[in-house]
Amino acid sequence: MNISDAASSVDSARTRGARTGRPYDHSSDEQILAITLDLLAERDYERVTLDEVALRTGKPKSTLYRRWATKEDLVLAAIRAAGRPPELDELPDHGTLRADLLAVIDSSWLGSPRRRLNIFAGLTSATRSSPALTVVVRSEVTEPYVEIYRRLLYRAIERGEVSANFAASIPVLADVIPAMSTHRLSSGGEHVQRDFFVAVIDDVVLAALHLTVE
Amino acid sequence: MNISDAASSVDSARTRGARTGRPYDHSSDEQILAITLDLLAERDYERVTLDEVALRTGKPKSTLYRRWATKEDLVLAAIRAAGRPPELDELPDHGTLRADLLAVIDSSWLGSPRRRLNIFAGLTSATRSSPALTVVVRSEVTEPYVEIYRRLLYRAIERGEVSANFAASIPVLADVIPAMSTHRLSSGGEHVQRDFFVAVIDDVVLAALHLTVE
DNA sequence: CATTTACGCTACCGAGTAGTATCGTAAGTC
DNA sequence: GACTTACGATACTACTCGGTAGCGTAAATG
Repeated sequence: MNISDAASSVDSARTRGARTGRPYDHSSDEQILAITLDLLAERDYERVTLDEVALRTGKPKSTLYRRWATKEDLVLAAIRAAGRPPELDELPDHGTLRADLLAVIDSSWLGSPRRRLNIFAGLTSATRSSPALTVVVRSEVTEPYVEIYRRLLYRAIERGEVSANFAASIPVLADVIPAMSTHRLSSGGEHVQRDFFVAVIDDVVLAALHLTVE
Repeated sequence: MNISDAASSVDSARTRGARTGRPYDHSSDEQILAITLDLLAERDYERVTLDEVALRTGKPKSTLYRRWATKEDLVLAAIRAAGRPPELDELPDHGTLRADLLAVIDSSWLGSPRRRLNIFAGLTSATRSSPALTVVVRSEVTEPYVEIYRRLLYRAIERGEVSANFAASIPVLADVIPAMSTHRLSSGGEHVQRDFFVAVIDDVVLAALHLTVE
């Protein structure tokens, strides 16, 4: 199986266009994928077991394997079902970079800031296990998310809030918030609170752009 | 076994003060610990197997278990044997914060910058596996390392290079370099080169302190 | 009601890996 | 040389976990 269809379901009569027989139960798919994502928010990819998914969903493993060929497929599907991060178009211009950044942090993509962070942590651990997953996570989760920050930073330059002299630093600065928060989570174990994000924004990102918060 | 003696060797006649019999072969200890650390630089804690350590050292597993009661103990001992990060006293004052920071990055603690980074990555993954390891890694590896950055930053304020207005940001800024580099490594997969560290220092840390590199 | 397809259940397989047991042997001490 | 202790080699146990097999049943169609 190649990467492009890695999240597709197992071949079955349903995908072959049959019309009779017991119908495929799509509603339980959502539940399974949601619980898979829950688990991924709790632990590493490697510690997410199908036995546990089966237990929590109340579905037997055989049902899971009828829909997704491998654990990798299931997790991939769960990620995709969670939706992509918001696009720039959907991000209102709050007038200040600080407000823009906070809006991204406070967004409910992947549930909540904390859940999002936990999922990120669970996924980055998969980097060393599954090459296919690594690629997909990068292209569909990490990269689009960092892209938001990058574009918000450029937008701040465009509207004259930030000096264009800093344009070259933006690719690095766009990584600061994700890097600092995952690092805090994984090396600290402490809960990452909102004031931590605020400190990173004010004392690192905005300070590096020579913006001072009043 | 509690945490404080978690890295001690297995109880044996040697530790009971016996005087006869074949002597304990300390020299092979070093080799085993070094190879364990090598493995930890290559993969997660969980993927470091004692079978692999046995294979690479040429020692049977039984020998390993005669010296360290568990895998956790072995890894702990390997970390401790690697030595602690340099103390501030040992860090010469290069006159500029930039030079000081680069000196830390270029230091050979844990072998080389790249190896150090890989070991960090291998260890942080253990955070979710072993609570005891988490505590030790934090207190003996992560925290002393970040402490270096913290003190270099304060030193820059003391000698007047950096405005004292930034004192409050230093705890956050001290995390920037470790956070950015481990994030780069784990989420990217690309090799982290020296110019990346330079970019982080110049465009993030020094910029946030309103220092510009000539 | 016959047919078709998916589901629920349970038992199982196979690989990987932490940790154990045993037994003969090497390297010391008295 | 007797005794003591560690080492080398190998086999084994116990457990986890991804994935499979088989069988009876539920839910749809015609």
